Formats: sequence, structure tokens, C-alpha cells
Amino acid sequence: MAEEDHQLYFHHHRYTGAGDDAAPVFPNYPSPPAGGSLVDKAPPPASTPYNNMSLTDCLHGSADHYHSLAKAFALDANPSPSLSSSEVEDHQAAAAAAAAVEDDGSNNINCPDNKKEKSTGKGKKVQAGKGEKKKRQREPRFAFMTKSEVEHLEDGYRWRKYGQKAVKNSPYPRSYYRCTTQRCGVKKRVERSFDNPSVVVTTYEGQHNHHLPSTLRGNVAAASAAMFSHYSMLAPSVIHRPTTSFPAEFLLQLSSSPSSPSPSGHVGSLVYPRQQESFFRHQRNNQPQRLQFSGDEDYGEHFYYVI
DNA sequence: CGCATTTGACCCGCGC
DNA sequence: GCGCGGGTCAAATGCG
Repeated sequence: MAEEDHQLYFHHHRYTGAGDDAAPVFPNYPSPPAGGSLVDKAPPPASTPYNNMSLTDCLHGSADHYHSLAKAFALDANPSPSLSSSEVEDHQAAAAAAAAVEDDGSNNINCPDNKKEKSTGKGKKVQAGKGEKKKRQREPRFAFMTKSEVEHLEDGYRWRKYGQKAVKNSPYPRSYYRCTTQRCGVKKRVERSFDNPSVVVTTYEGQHNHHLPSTLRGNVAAASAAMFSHYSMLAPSVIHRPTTSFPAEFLLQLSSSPSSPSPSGHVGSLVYPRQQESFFRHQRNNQPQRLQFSGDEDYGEHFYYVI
């Protein structure tokens, strides 16, 4: 983990149940400044082309979106310093949730399985091609922290669970899912945060090379549009930028409909971005959240509210 | 019956 | 080299 550059997003998914209004709430958000909308106070950076990107889009195989996302994340060959060990210890949940974003230069984004070929026979598995041993290379990963009572969040794609492991120092297991679409090697891991059991950490790895399943696409697409029109108005307003702007700020949202909740019951969600620089979060009793970056540049302090 | 989930075994990388 | 932990496989099982 130490060599990995962490890419972590936090979004607060408010589980509300049927009939509940899916509008985001701001528990201890101070009264909005009088006069002018919140949006006016903190307009999203107009120059950022990533604001209108849904998570579904991000996960989708669209090369444009993927590269845009990669660009936004500065997925290049110059990884930033990782969290120091003390930071990791202080922020165990974030560290546990941290997703590696590595540019391994292998260009194997769509490779369904770059794992070494295994024997298909029963019993003991035999290691293949001794001399061809290659270091296993990972695809870029993105993690999202989601406040939710359900662990497997609907994101528009179909997943098949292929494993579950106990997580060290955590009573909560980690589940492994793979996209069921043929030749799509996207995987995701889902685990519940030990520090904050109400938070589900979802880590996506890889890039979908297909469209959303048609059975889901309609609802999801419509929901995405509806949700985004809502969040895009509100979300920037709760990000207080006292010093500088986010270089690569954009908003993501998970795709689920407030009017037609997914079978799993969750309603909607918002993803807060960060850029490549390593960072960690402080979360204290619904107080404004502070983002601290530890990159080369000083991006100041960023606060946000949990919705 | 087909598909998804469960679960124990296995593989692999890494740190000591 | 060894042990540990993360990740994956695949047979067994469950479910609609």
C-alpha cells in the first residue's frame, strides 16, 4: 500500500427508505449566507469539464470519459507522495479505503484477467509458465466511501460476487465482485469501514468496455440526470474554498433514482472529488470536513459537509 | 435449469 | 525461507 498513490473519494449516501425525499440534507450546515444562493457563493469552476460526469459515465467504457477522468485525477507517471505512516494510522478508515491509482504503463486496461493462467484441473493448482513470471500489474482503481446501510450499491452494472474475505482488524468482510459482462474485466471490492461502520467503501478497478445493461440503463440514466441537476446546484455550495480552488474539481454521483429506488433500497449519493495529491480526511461529529493535501502544491484547506 | 452466492483452498507478493 | 494477508478460483449450494 505504501507505494500506492491513494485516490479516495467520500460521498455520503443517505439511506432514506421508500417515500423519503432524496434531497440531500446538511445536518449542521450553518445558515446559508443571507442574500444570494449558495451556488452564487461558491460557484463550481466553469473551466472544469468534469462537473457533469456521472459515476456511471466514469465507470462506463467511454474512452473520452475515462481519459477525462484520468486527466482529472492526473493519472500520469508521476505519482505523488503517499500518506505518511502516521497519517495512515490516524486515519485508518481512509487508508483502508484508499484506492491505488497507478499508471503501470501496461496499457492493459481492458485485459479481462491479467492474472497468471491457472490449471483448470481439480485439486492442487499448478503454476504456469515458470519463466514467464511477470509482476502482476493492477489497473487504476477508484475508491468511494459511501454512507449507506446497504453494502452493494447499485451503480447500473451487473456484478457477480466471486469472493469474500475477512479483513484484518475488522469484523466486516470484504466482498469481491466482477462485472458479469463478457470480456469486461472490471472488478470492485466492497467493504464496510471499521472506524465508521455506517460507511461502505467501494473500490472499482478497471474500465467497463461496454454500455450499461439495457435493463438498467434507462432508469439509471434518467436518475443520473435528475440527481445531477439537484446535486450540481447544491454540492459546490457546501465546499468552502478559503484559499484556492480545486484544480480538478468535479462532481460525481452514483446513479440511482430518488423516485424509483433501487431494489437494494438506497436512494442517491454524491461523490466528492479529490485530485491526485495524497490527502486524508477528518470527520468530526458532522462538523465541516477538512481536506488536507500533501502534494507538492498548496491547495489550501478544503472543507465540506457530509450530506 | 440457469444463474448467483458461498466458502474453503490455493496462489502470489511482500516483509521479516 | 517462511509466514501473513490479499486476491482469486471453483465446487457446492441456494434460489427464482
